[in-house]
Amino acid sequence: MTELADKPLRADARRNREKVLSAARAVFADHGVDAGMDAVARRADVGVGTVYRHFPTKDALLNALTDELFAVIAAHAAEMLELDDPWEGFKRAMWFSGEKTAGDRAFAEILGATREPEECPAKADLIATTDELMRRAIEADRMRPDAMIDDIPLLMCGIGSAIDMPHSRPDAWRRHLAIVLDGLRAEAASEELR
Amino acid sequence: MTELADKPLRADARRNREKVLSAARAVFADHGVDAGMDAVARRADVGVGTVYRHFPTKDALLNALTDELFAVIAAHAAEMLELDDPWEGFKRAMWFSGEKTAGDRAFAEILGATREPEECPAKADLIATTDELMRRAIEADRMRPDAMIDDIPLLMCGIGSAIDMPHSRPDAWRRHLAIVLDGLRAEAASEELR
Amino acid sequence: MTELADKPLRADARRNREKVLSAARAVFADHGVDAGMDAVARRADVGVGTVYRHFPTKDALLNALTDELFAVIAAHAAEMLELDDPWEGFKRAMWFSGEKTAGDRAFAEILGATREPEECPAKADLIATTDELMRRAIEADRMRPDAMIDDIPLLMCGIGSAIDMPHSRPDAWRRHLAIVLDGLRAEAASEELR
Amino acid sequence: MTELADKPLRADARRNREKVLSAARAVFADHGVDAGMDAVARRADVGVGTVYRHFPTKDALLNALTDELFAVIAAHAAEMLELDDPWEGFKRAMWFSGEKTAGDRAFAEILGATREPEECPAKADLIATTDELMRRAIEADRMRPDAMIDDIPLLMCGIGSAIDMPHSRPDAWRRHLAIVLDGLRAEAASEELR
DNA sequence: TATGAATGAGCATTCATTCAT
DNA sequence: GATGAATGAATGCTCATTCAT
Repeated sequence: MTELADKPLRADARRNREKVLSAARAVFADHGVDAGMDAVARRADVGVGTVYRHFPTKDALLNALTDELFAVIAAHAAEMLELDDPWEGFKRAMWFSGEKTAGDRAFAEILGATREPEECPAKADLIATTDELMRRAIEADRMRPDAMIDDIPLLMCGIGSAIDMPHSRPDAWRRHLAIVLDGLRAEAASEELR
Repeated sequence: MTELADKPLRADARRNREKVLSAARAVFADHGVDAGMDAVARRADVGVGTVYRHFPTKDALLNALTDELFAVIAAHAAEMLELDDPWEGFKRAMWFSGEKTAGDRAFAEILGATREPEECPAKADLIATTDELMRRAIEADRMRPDAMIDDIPLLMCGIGSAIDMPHSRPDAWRRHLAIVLDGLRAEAASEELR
Repeated sequence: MTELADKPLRADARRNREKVLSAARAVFADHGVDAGMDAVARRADVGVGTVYRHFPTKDALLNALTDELFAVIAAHAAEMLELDDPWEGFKRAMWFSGEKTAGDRAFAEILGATREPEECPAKADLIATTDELMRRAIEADRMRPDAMIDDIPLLMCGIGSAIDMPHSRPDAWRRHLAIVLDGLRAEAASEELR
Repeated sequence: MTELADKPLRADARRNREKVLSAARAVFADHGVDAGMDAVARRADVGVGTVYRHFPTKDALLNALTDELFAVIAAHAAEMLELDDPWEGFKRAMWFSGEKTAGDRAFAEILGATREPEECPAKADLIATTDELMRRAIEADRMRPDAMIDDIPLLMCGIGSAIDMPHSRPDAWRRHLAIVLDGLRAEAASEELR
């Protein structure tokens, strides 16, 4: 009950939680969100029950996984906020984000799915940070003024989809990102909405 | 024996085939490819057996659905080949394609999935036509010379993903396409791959 | 109603009935009783409806098929009744029966199934004739006196089963019949029931 | 780690496995191999999932069932190898085998089906043992020299078929076996193959 | 009357989740 | 707490039979 009393137990539990998370990351990254909970448990060398002790539903596990990645990306994006050149900061944030997304099938599949902010706090962070990066870049006349935070998820979805297209080149997502970034430059804006 | 001779029997069947196709389109567009065949049948007001009579497997139904849309898009793209301005032709083809993709969740989900060309003949057509449109636009110095046909599916995936993001604006995909098109212009190329 | 009034129509119908029967014979003989009615119809180059017009259920078709074979065998057995040597007559009836059974998977599968005599009139005939052949052979002291008509179906089942055992020799059923016939001779009886 | 360590968990599972096996035995014995897995589960008072946990496919369940019976028969046959009188040993093995076969419809149906030896190890055993019993009986001039192991399955099939013939006497299979055994004696051989 | 499209119960199998040990 | 066995609704698909044309 006291903080001290259950610390020892938590040490074990925390280790298990990590084992589950990293197994889940591997399994879902490889096989997509349709992979089964049993596969996760097996990979974690743990019973399914243990998986469920830490994450009440598959969705919760997926959320945790996703948010973890969001957290990494958000942290990097926050660092980019320190750069003097806001456009450079935005670009680097995008390249980093792409790198993470492209290697994780489940993350790519989930990216777009709407989840409540309280389930994905890091996602909210990332959105806020990216928004700020964009605002600054626009202010500095480096990004087209009509660019919006909503444009980013679509870009990321394209990047994530590259995983499912085995016939296309491995650098497909890099080409895509380069094109979008060029399209986001201040001087690029010319296409009118239809 | 004549064309007319076997129409009578098929009149009903054809109507049912259409019913199935349009129910499938609705169901899969709404709920994605994981929707069940029973749901399709129910929506078509038809027994499951009927669905299976027209399409031997779920995959075949999905293929038919997809290819149908590919065919529409490919036909439009072929018309765009007639235009004098190759860049304009390419752009219009993309806008049309986006319009079709944005409303169909299943189509968006399937877009990337590799399927044998013989199962999706229209897809092959579309690829060939789009390739030609791009080749001409590049030749006319209107499109960046490093653009490739492989870039298009990623773009389309982003557009399709807009369906799964109910909180974002309805014109999200339009903004995305505009950005990508601007990024594809001849004068836009400046981002280097990392 | 009169014989003459519906003969013309029956000519067509009878031809169709024959087509169905022979298709069914081929299909069931090849693939066993689990073959589908559609397969029969396709082989007969006829719609399923036509099959059902002539035979109200799959079971009825199977009955007809079986009974037809029973009729052939029964006719032959009846001829054997003419022979002077009753044991020889019985033996020949069995060899003939084996020959027919061994080539027809469905017949073999069905042989044992109890069917109402009115559904299989020829079976009743065959039983009666075989019974008589056995009675005479016993009376002539050529067959063991405790032999019964009930022993025959079990023998036939063994013969029919040879079809499903691809690894065994093609003459397996012949060896089996020879053994049983030797076991049925008057002088063979020595094994007591347990 | 030790044998005892994992017994506790398995106590329940093993009981369930037995429940499933015996339910399956009952259901398949009664209704043949076409009985459904749901029926097995219902009879075992267990969810279908449990049946599948223990046996990955219906085929595996059938194999287990069959092989279990083969094992019992094979064990008995091995004992018969100890007898001084090889013919008596063979006979007893057959009577035992008949007793087991006659009560199990599924076993009878499956008997002939070719299965990979690794799926049915006991079947291979039984074949080897029976072969040896026959070899010895022939060597001792008690069995006809042309008898082969391949003759046995046909005999067993006949015995198994007795289940499907409710109108015939309950001792039908016993009569059949007696006849075949008499036909297998050394002094019986006289029928020539046709 | 012949046709073959339509029907829908039924089957083997999977998998997120619960719970006895 | 951890385990993994148990659960059962759901899924894709088949096939005997019916019925509109």
